[in-house]
Amino acid sequence: MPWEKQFDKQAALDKALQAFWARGYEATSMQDLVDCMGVNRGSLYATYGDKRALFLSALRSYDQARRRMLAGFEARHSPRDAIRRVFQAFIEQVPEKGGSRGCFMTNTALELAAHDPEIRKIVAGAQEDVEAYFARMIRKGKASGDIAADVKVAETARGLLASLLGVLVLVRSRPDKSLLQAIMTDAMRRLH
Amino acid sequence: MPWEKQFDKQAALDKALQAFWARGYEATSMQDLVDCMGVNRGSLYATYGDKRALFLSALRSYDQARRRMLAGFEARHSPRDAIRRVFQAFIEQVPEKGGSRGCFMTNTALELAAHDPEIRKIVAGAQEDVEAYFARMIRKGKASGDIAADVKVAETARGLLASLLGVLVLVRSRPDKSLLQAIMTDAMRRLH
DNA sequence: TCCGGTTTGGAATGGTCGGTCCAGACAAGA
DNA sequence: TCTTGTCTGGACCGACCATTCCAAACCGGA
Repeated sequence: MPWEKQFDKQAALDKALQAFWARGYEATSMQDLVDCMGVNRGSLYATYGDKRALFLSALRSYDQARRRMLAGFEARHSPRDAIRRVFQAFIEQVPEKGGSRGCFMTNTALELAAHDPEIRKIVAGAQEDVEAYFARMIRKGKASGDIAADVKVAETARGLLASLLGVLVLVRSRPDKSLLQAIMTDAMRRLH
Repeated sequence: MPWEKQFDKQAALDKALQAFWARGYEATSMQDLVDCMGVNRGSLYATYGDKRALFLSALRSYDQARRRMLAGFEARHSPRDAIRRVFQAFIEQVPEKGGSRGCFMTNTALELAAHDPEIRKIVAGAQEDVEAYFARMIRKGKASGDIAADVKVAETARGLLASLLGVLVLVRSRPDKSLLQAIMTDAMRRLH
Protein backbone atom coordinates (compact mmCIF):
# COMPACT_ATOMS: atom_id res chain seq x y z
CA MET A 1 0.00 0.00 0.00
CA PRO A 2 2.39 2.74 -1.17
CA TRP A 3 2.14 6.41 -0.42
CA GLU A 4 -0.45 7.47 2.10
CA LYS A 5 -2.13 10.90 2.28
CA GLN A 6 0.08 13.91 1.62
CA PHE A 7 -1.82 16.62 3.49
CA ASP A 8 -3.81 17.11 6.69
CA LYS A 9 -7.46 16.72 5.73
CA GLN A 10 -8.83 18.57 8.74
CA ALA A 11 -6.35 21.46 8.44
CA ALA A 12 -7.22 21.91 4.77
CA LEU A 13 -10.92 21.71 5.59
CA ASP A 14 -10.41 24.48 8.13
CA LYS A 15 -8.84 26.65 5.44
CA ALA A 16 -11.87 26.03 3.21
CA LEU A 17 -14.13 26.90 6.12
CA GLN A 18 -12.34 30.22 6.57
CA ALA A 19 -12.79 31.04 2.88
CA PHE A 20 -16.50 30.13 2.78
CA TRP A 21 -17.03 31.96 6.07
CA ALA A 22 -15.48 35.18 4.82
CA ARG A 23 -17.04 35.35 1.37
CA GLY A 24 -19.98 32.94 1.27
CA TYR A 25 -20.64 29.95 -0.98
CA GLU A 26 -21.30 31.58 -4.35
CA ALA A 27 -18.51 34.14 -4.11
CA THR A 28 -15.87 31.51 -3.31
CA SER A 29 -14.55 29.75 -6.42
CA MET A 30 -12.86 26.36 -6.55
CA GLN A 31 -9.70 28.19 -7.66
CA ASP A 32 -9.85 30.28 -4.47
CA LEU A 33 -10.12 27.05 -2.49
CA VAL A 34 -7.26 25.36 -4.36
CA ASP A 35 -5.11 28.40 -3.59
CA CYS A 36 -5.99 28.85 0.08
CA MET A 37 -6.15 25.16 1.03
CA GLY A 38 -2.78 24.37 -0.52
CA VAL A 39 -4.25 21.22 -2.04
CA ASN A 40 -4.34 20.68 -5.78
CA ARG A 41 -7.54 20.29 -7.71
CA GLY A 42 -7.37 16.56 -8.22
CA SER A 43 -6.79 15.71 -4.56
CA LEU A 44 -9.43 18.19 -3.54
CA TYR A 45 -12.15 16.53 -5.63
CA ALA A 46 -10.91 13.04 -4.70
CA THR A 47 -10.95 13.84 -0.98
CA TYR A 48 -14.02 16.00 -0.47
CA GLY A 49 -16.17 15.55 -3.58
CA ASP A 50 -17.58 18.54 -5.39
CA LYS A 51 -17.93 22.13 -4.20
CA ARG A 52 -21.21 21.62 -2.42
CA ALA A 53 -19.95 18.51 -0.60
CA LEU A 54 -16.86 20.43 0.51
CA PHE A 55 -19.09 23.23 1.76
CA LEU A 56 -21.24 20.77 3.69
CA SER A 57 -18.13 19.26 5.29
CA ALA A 58 -16.97 22.74 6.30
CA LEU A 59 -20.42 23.57 7.69
CA ARG A 60 -20.56 20.35 9.71
CA SER A 61 -17.04 20.99 11.01
CA TYR A 62 -18.11 24.47 12.10
CA ASP A 63 -21.18 23.03 13.76
CA GLN A 64 -19.06 20.61 15.79
CA ALA A 65 -16.83 23.48 16.92
CA ARG A 66 -19.95 25.39 17.99
CA ARG A 67 -21.16 22.39 19.96
CA ARG A 68 -17.80 22.13 21.73
CA MET A 69 -17.87 25.85 22.50
CA LEU A 70 -21.29 25.65 24.13
CA ALA A 71 -20.33 22.54 26.09
CA GLY A 72 -17.27 24.41 27.39
CA PHE A 73 -19.36 27.36 28.52
CA GLU A 74 -21.87 25.06 30.16
CA ALA A 75 -19.15 23.24 32.07
CA ARG A 76 -17.13 26.26 33.18
CA HIS A 77 -19.64 29.02 33.94
CA SER A 78 -22.77 29.77 35.91
CA PRO A 79 -25.99 29.45 33.88
CA ARG A 80 -26.34 33.20 33.48
CA ASP A 81 -22.69 33.64 32.42
CA ALA A 82 -22.96 30.65 30.10
CA ILE A 83 -25.66 32.55 28.24
CA ARG A 84 -23.76 35.83 28.24
CA ARG A 85 -20.60 34.12 26.96
CA VAL A 86 -22.33 33.08 23.75
CA PHE A 87 -23.10 36.69 22.91
CA GLN A 88 -19.66 37.83 23.98
CA ALA A 89 -17.90 35.22 21.88
CA PHE A 90 -19.29 36.87 18.74
CA ILE A 91 -19.00 40.46 19.95
CA GLU A 92 -15.34 40.07 20.92
CA GLN A 93 -14.33 38.85 17.47
CA VAL A 94 -15.38 42.18 15.92
CA PRO A 95 -12.19 43.92 14.81
CA GLU A 96 -11.57 47.63 15.42
CA LYS A 97 -11.29 48.27 11.67
CA GLY A 98 -13.28 46.50 8.97
CA GLY A 99 -16.18 44.06 9.09
CA SER A 100 -16.08 40.73 10.85
CA ARG A 101 -17.16 37.35 9.53
CA GLY A 102 -19.92 36.90 12.07
CA CYS A 103 -21.31 33.38 12.39
CA PHE A 104 -20.80 30.99 9.48
CA MET A 105 -24.04 29.17 10.28
CA THR A 106 -26.09 32.38 10.26
CA ASN A 107 -24.44 33.67 7.08
CA THR A 108 -25.35 30.34 5.50
CA ALA A 109 -28.91 30.54 6.87
CA LEU A 110 -29.55 33.61 4.75
CA GLU A 111 -27.55 32.69 1.67
CA LEU A 112 -28.55 29.07 1.18
CA ALA A 113 -31.07 27.71 3.69
CA ALA A 114 -34.11 28.97 1.79
CA HIS A 115 -33.23 27.01 -1.37
CA ASP A 116 -31.35 23.93 -0.12
CA PRO A 117 -33.30 21.58 2.17
CA GLU A 118 -30.22 19.67 3.33
CA ILE A 119 -28.49 22.86 4.38
CA ARG A 120 -31.67 24.19 5.96
CA LYS A 121 -31.83 21.06 8.07
CA ILE A 122 -28.30 21.58 9.39
CA VAL A 123 -28.86 25.29 10.05
CA ALA A 124 -32.23 24.76 11.71
CA GLY A 125 -30.73 21.97 13.82
CA ALA A 126 -27.96 24.24 15.03
CA GLN A 127 -30.43 26.99 15.89
CA GLU A 128 -32.63 24.54 17.76
CA ASP A 129 -29.60 23.30 19.64
CA VAL A 130 -28.69 26.83 20.74
CA GLU A 131 -32.30 27.38 21.75
CA ALA A 132 -32.22 24.18 23.80
CA TYR A 133 -28.93 25.30 25.38
CA PHE A 134 -30.51 28.59 26.43
CA ALA A 135 -33.54 26.75 27.83
CA ARG A 136 -31.28 24.38 29.78
CA MET A 137 -29.30 27.27 31.23
CA ILE A 138 -32.49 29.09 32.23
CA ARG A 139 -33.78 25.99 33.98
CA LYS A 140 -30.50 25.49 35.82
CA GLY A 141 -30.38 29.15 36.72
CA LYS A 142 -33.89 29.13 38.09
CA ALA A 143 -33.09 26.06 40.18
CA SER A 144 -29.99 27.70 41.67
CA GLY A 145 -31.59 31.12 42.12
CA ASP A 146 -29.19 32.62 39.55
CA ILE A 147 -32.18 33.49 37.33
CA ALA A 148 -35.56 34.86 38.43
CA ALA A 149 -38.14 32.16 39.16
CA ASP A 150 -40.92 33.75 37.09
CA VAL A 151 -38.97 33.60 33.82
CA LYS A 152 -40.75 31.41 31.26
CA VAL A 153 -38.24 28.88 29.98
CA ALA A 154 -39.26 28.17 26.38
CA GLU A 155 -40.40 31.69 25.49
CA THR A 156 -37.30 33.29 26.94
CA ALA A 157 -34.98 30.82 25.23
CA ARG A 158 -36.56 31.68 21.90
CA GLY A 159 -36.32 35.39 22.61
CA LEU A 160 -32.64 35.04 23.47
CA LEU A 161 -32.04 33.10 20.26
CA ALA A 162 -33.68 35.88 18.24
CA SER A 163 -31.57 38.53 19.97
CA LEU A 164 -28.44 36.49 19.33
CA LEU A 165 -29.29 36.12 15.64
CA GLY A 166 -29.90 39.87 15.53
CA VAL A 167 -26.40 40.42 16.89
CA LEU A 168 -25.05 38.06 14.23
CA VAL A 169 -26.65 40.19 11.51
CA LEU A 170 -25.44 43.47 12.97
CA VAL A 171 -21.91 42.14 13.35
CA ARG A 172 -21.71 42.18 9.55
CA SER A 173 -23.50 45.46 8.85
CA ARG A 174 -22.77 47.64 11.90
CA PRO A 175 -19.63 46.21 13.54
CA ASP A 176 -19.77 48.53 16.54
CA LYS A 177 -18.98 46.82 19.83
CA SER A 178 -20.84 49.32 21.99
CA LEU A 179 -24.03 48.79 19.99
CA LEU A 180 -23.67 45.03 20.26
CA GLN A 181 -22.90 45.18 23.97
CA ALA A 182 -26.04 47.25 24.52
CA ILE A 183 -28.13 44.65 22.71
CA MET A 184 -26.60 41.89 24.80
CA THR A 185 -27.42 43.81 27.98
CA ASP A 186 -31.00 44.30 26.80
CA ALA A 187 -31.29 40.62 25.94
CA MET A 188 -29.97 39.56 29.35
CA ARG A 189 -32.53 41.78 31.05
CA ARG A 190 -35.08 39.06 30.30
CA LEU A 191 -33.49 36.97 33.07
CA HIS A 192 -34.18 39.47 35.88
CA MET B 1 -37.46 63.03 -30.99
CA PRO B 2 -38.80 59.68 -32.16
CA TRP B 3 -39.53 56.65 -30.09
CA GLU B 4 -39.45 57.12 -26.37
CA LYS B 5 -38.83 54.34 -23.83
CA GLN B 6 -40.38 50.97 -24.64
CA PHE B 7 -40.71 49.53 -21.13
CA ASP B 8 -41.64 50.65 -17.64
CA LYS B 9 -38.34 51.27 -15.87
CA GLN B 10 -39.80 50.94 -12.38
CA ALA B 11 -41.77 47.79 -13.20
CA ALA B 12 -38.68 46.14 -14.67
CA LEU B 13 -36.63 47.24 -11.66
CA ASP B 14 -39.22 45.59 -9.42
CA LYS B 15 -38.77 42.35 -11.34
CA ALA B 16 -35.01 42.57 -10.81
CA LEU B 17 -35.62 43.23 -7.13
CA GLN B 18 -37.71 40.08 -6.86
CA ALA B 19 -34.95 38.03 -8.47
CA PHE B 20 -32.15 39.43 -6.29
CA TRP B 21 -34.39 39.09 -3.25
CA ALA B 22 -35.12 35.42 -3.88
CA ARG B 23 -31.63 34.24 -4.81
CA GLY B 24 -29.12 36.87 -3.71
CA TYR B 25 -26.60 38.87 -5.73
CA GLU B 26 -24.04 36.25 -6.69
CA ALA B 27 -26.56 33.53 -7.54
CA THR B 28 -28.53 35.79 -9.90
CA SER B 29 -27.01 36.00 -13.38
CA MET B 30 -27.57 38.75 -15.92
CA GLN B 31 -29.28 36.12 -18.09
CA ASP B 32 -31.75 35.48 -15.24
CA LEU B 33 -32.41 39.21 -15.09
CA VAL B 34 -32.83 39.56 -18.86
CA ASP B 35 -35.36 36.72 -18.73
CA CYS B 36 -37.37 37.85 -15.72
CA MET B 37 -37.32 41.59 -16.43
CA GLY B 38 -38.47 41.18 -20.03
CA VAL B 39 -35.87 43.72 -21.10
CA ASN B 40 -33.11 42.81 -23.51
CA ARG B 41 -29.44 42.99 -22.65
CA GLY B 42 -28.63 46.21 -24.47
CA SER B 43 -31.46 48.21 -22.95
CA LEU B 44 -30.71 46.77 -19.56
CA TYR B 45 -27.10 47.98 -19.56
CA ALA B 46 -28.06 51.30 -21.17
CA THR B 47 -30.76 51.98 -18.57
CA TYR B 48 -29.31 50.70 -15.31
CA GLY B 49 -25.57 50.28 -15.87
CA ASP B 50 -23.80 47.09 -14.84
CA LYS B 51 -24.98 44.33 -12.52
CA ARG B 52 -23.84 46.02 -9.32
CA ALA B 53 -25.50 49.32 -10.30
CA LEU B 54 -28.73 47.48 -11.05
CA PHE B 55 -28.51 45.76 -7.69
CA LEU B 56 -27.97 49.11 -5.94
CA SER B 57 -31.01 50.56 -7.72
CA ALA B 58 -33.08 47.58 -6.60
CA LEU B 59 -31.81 47.92 -3.05
CA ARG B 60 -32.61 51.63 -2.93
CA SER B 61 -36.05 50.95 -4.37
CA TYR B 62 -36.66 48.37 -1.67
CA ASP B 63 -35.47 50.82 0.95
CA GLN B 64 -37.97 53.41 -0.23
CA ALA B 65 -40.77 50.86 -0.04
CA ARG B 66 -39.70 50.04 3.51
CA ARG B 67 -39.75 53.72 4.41
CA ARG B 68 -43.28 54.04 3.01
CA MET B 69 -44.40 50.97 4.91
CA LEU B 70 -43.16 52.33 8.24
CA ALA B 71 -44.67 55.75 7.56
CA GLY B 72 -48.00 54.04 6.88
CA PHE B 73 -47.86 52.09 10.14
CA GLU B 74 -46.91 55.22 12.03
CA ALA B 75 -49.84 57.16 10.56
CA ARG B 76 -52.50 54.49 10.95
CA HIS B 77 -51.77 52.68 14.21
CA SER B 78 -51.14 53.24 17.88
CA PRO B 79 -47.44 53.30 18.82
CA ARG B 80 -47.54 49.80 20.23
CA ASP B 81 -49.37 48.41 17.19
CA ALA B 82 -47.05 50.30 14.87
CA ILE B 83 -44.19 48.30 16.37
CA ARG B 84 -46.05 45.02 16.25
CA ARG B 85 -47.03 45.56 12.61
CA VAL B 86 -43.40 45.58 11.52
CA PHE B 87 -42.88 42.11 12.92
CA GLN B 88 -46.18 40.91 11.55
CA ALA B 89 -45.47 42.20 8.06
CA PHE B 90 -42.58 39.74 7.79
CA ILE B 91 -44.23 36.88 9.66
CA GLU B 92 -47.36 37.00 7.51
CA GLN B 93 -45.43 36.64 4.26
CA VAL B 94 -44.17 33.20 5.32
CA PRO B 95 -45.90 30.68 3.05
CA GLU B 96 -47.36 27.42 4.38
CA LYS B 97 -45.04 25.41 2.15
CA GLY B 98 -41.46 26.30 1.26
CA GLY B 99 -39.14 29.03 2.49
CA SER B 100 -39.89 32.73 2.23
CA ARG B 101 -37.64 35.49 0.93
CA GLY B 102 -37.45 37.31 4.25
CA CYS B 103 -36.12 40.87 4.11
CA PHE B 104 -34.03 41.87 1.10
CA MET B 105 -32.07 44.37 3.18
CA THR B 106 -31.17 41.77 5.81
CA ASN B 107 -30.28 39.14 3.23
CA THR B 108 -27.98 41.72 1.67
CA ALA B 109 -26.52 42.65 5.05
CA LEU B 110 -25.10 39.17 5.39
CA GLU B 111 -24.16 38.52 1.78
CA LEU B 112 -22.52 41.79 0.82
CA ALA B 113 -22.33 44.39 3.61
CA ALA B 114 -19.10 43.04 5.07
CA HIS B 115 -17.16 43.48 1.82
CA ASP B 116 -18.82 46.45 0.10
CA PRO B 117 -18.70 49.80 1.95
CA GLU B 118 -21.34 51.44 -0.25
CA ILE B 119 -23.80 48.63 0.38
CA ARG B 120 -22.93 48.54 4.06
CA LYS B 121 -23.80 52.22 4.27
CA ILE B 122 -27.26 51.66 2.77
CA VAL B 123 -27.93 48.62 4.95
CA ALA B 124 -26.70 50.29 8.14
CA GLY B 125 -28.75 53.39 7.30
CA ALA B 126 -31.90 51.31 6.93
CA GLN B 127 -31.26 49.52 10.22
CA GLU B 128 -30.65 52.83 11.98
CA ASP B 129 -33.86 54.15 10.50
CA VAL B 130 -35.86 51.20 11.85
CA GLU B 131 -34.19 51.68 15.22
CA ALA B 132 -35.15 55.37 15.18
CA TYR B 133 -38.71 54.38 14.22
CA PHE B 134 -38.92 52.03 17.21
CA ALA B 135 -37.51 54.75 19.49
CA ARG B 136 -40.05 57.26 18.19
CA MET B 137 -42.92 54.84 18.73
CA ILE B 138 -41.73 54.08 22.27
CA ARG B 139 -41.56 57.78 23.08
CA LYS B 140 -45.04 58.40 21.66
CA GLY B 141 -46.39 55.37 23.50
CA LYS B 142 -44.92 56.47 26.79
CA ALA B 143 -46.44 59.93 26.33
CA SER B 144 -49.88 58.50 25.64
CA GLY B 145 -49.67 55.81 28.31
CA ASP B 146 -49.76 53.08 25.64
CA ILE B 147 -46.30 51.94 26.76
CA ALA B 148 -44.96 51.65 30.32
CA ALA B 149 -43.25 54.82 31.58
CA ASP B 150 -40.15 53.07 32.90
CA VAL B 151 -39.14 51.65 29.49
CA LYS B 152 -35.75 52.97 28.38
CA VAL B 153 -36.15 54.39 24.89
CA ALA B 154 -32.78 53.86 23.18
CA GLU B 155 -31.96 50.50 24.78
CA THR B 156 -35.38 49.07 24.06
CA ALA B 157 -35.36 50.31 20.48
CA ARG B 158 -32.05 48.51 19.91
CA GLY B 159 -33.36 45.39 21.57
CA LEU B 160 -36.43 45.41 19.36
CA LEU B 161 -34.26 45.86 16.27
CA ALA B 162 -32.16 42.84 17.26
CA SER B 163 -35.28 40.73 17.82
CA LEU B 164 -36.64 41.82 14.45
CA LEU B 165 -33.39 40.91 12.71
CA GLY B 166 -33.52 37.57 14.49
CA VAL B 167 -36.96 37.00 13.03
CA LEU B 168 -35.62 37.91 9.59
CA VAL B 169 -32.96 35.21 9.90
CA LEU B 170 -35.38 32.57 11.16
CA VAL B 171 -37.84 33.36 8.38
CA ARG B 172 -35.30 31.85 5.98
CA SER B 173 -34.12 28.90 8.07
CA ARG B 174 -37.14 27.94 10.18
CA PRO B 175 -40.22 29.34 8.43
CA ASP B 176 -42.64 28.38 11.19
CA LYS B 177 -45.23 31.03 11.95
CA SER B 178 -45.91 29.88 15.50
CA LEU B 179 -42.18 30.13 16.36
CA LEU B 180 -41.99 33.60 14.85
CA GLN B 181 -45.18 34.74 16.59
CA ALA B 182 -43.76 33.56 19.92
CA ILE B 183 -40.61 35.61 19.34
CA MET B 184 -42.67 38.66 18.48
CA THR B 185 -44.67 38.24 21.66
CA ASP B 186 -41.46 37.95 23.67
CA ALA B 187 -40.03 41.04 21.98
CA MET B 188 -43.18 43.05 22.69
CA ARG B 189 -42.98 42.10 26.36
CA ARG B 190 -40.23 44.72 26.67
CA LEU B 191 -42.94 47.39 26.45
CA HIS B 192 -44.84 46.29 29.55
C1' DT C 1 -43.27 58.75 -47.96
C1' DC C 2 -39.05 59.07 -46.24
C1' DC C 3 -35.72 60.47 -42.78
C1' DG C 4 -33.38 60.59 -37.86
C1' DG C 5 -32.21 58.91 -33.99
C1' DT C 6 -33.37 55.20 -30.49
C1' DT C 7 -34.34 50.86 -29.14
C1' DT C 8 -34.20 46.18 -30.08
C1' DG C 9 -32.72 41.19 -30.25
C1' DG C 10 -29.14 38.54 -30.34
C1' DA C 11 -24.42 37.38 -31.80
C1' DA C 12 -19.85 37.84 -30.22
C1' DT C 13 -16.12 38.61 -26.63
C1' DG C 14 -12.78 37.24 -23.37
C1' DG C 15 -12.71 35.49 -19.02
C1' DT C 16 -13.87 32.39 -15.28
C1' DC C 17 -16.73 28.80 -13.59
C1' DG C 18 -17.02 23.81 -11.66
C1' DG C 19 -15.32 19.57 -12.85
C1' DT C 20 -12.33 15.89 -15.34
C1' DC C 21 -8.28 13.81 -16.90
C1' DC C 22 -3.70 12.06 -17.41
C1' DA C 23 1.36 11.83 -17.68
C1' DG C 24 4.73 11.62 -14.45
C1' DA C 25 6.48 11.90 -9.44
C1' DC C 26 6.63 9.17 -5.69
C1' DA C 27 7.35 5.65 -1.78
C1' DA C 28 6.81 0.91 -0.02
C1' DG C 29 7.50 -3.95 -0.88
C1' DA C 30 9.80 -7.36 -4.00
C1' DT D 1 16.68 -2.05 -8.61
C1' DC D 2 12.31 -2.69 -10.27
C1' DT D 3 7.36 -3.12 -9.84
C1' DT D 4 3.08 -1.36 -8.20
C1' DG D 5 -0.61 1.54 -7.30
C1' DT D 6 -1.55 6.10 -5.37
C1' DC D 7 -1.06 10.92 -5.46
C1' DT D 8 0.40 15.30 -7.71
C1' DG D 9 0.42 19.32 -10.86
C1' DG D 10 -1.65 21.42 -14.22
C1' DA D 11 -3.64 21.16 -18.81
C1' DC D 12 -8.03 20.76 -20.48
C1' DC D 13 -13.31 20.67 -21.05
C1' DG D 14 -17.82 22.64 -22.13
C1' DA D 15 -20.79 25.78 -19.96
C1' DC D 16 -21.82 30.01 -18.37
C1' DC D 17 -20.32 34.55 -16.66
C1' DA D 18 -20.70 39.88 -17.30
C1' DT D 19 -20.25 42.94 -20.83
C1' DT D 20 -19.96 45.00 -25.62
C1' DC D 21 -21.43 45.65 -30.06
C1' DC D 22 -24.16 46.20 -34.24
C1' DA D 23 -27.42 45.59 -37.93
C1' DA D 24 -32.21 45.63 -38.24
C1' DA D 25 -36.71 47.25 -36.50
C1' DC D 26 -39.09 50.98 -35.25
C1' DC D 27 -41.95 55.33 -34.98
C1' DG D 28 -42.57 60.57 -34.72
C1' DG D 29 -41.89 64.44 -37.45
C1' DA D 30 -41.08 66.47 -42.17
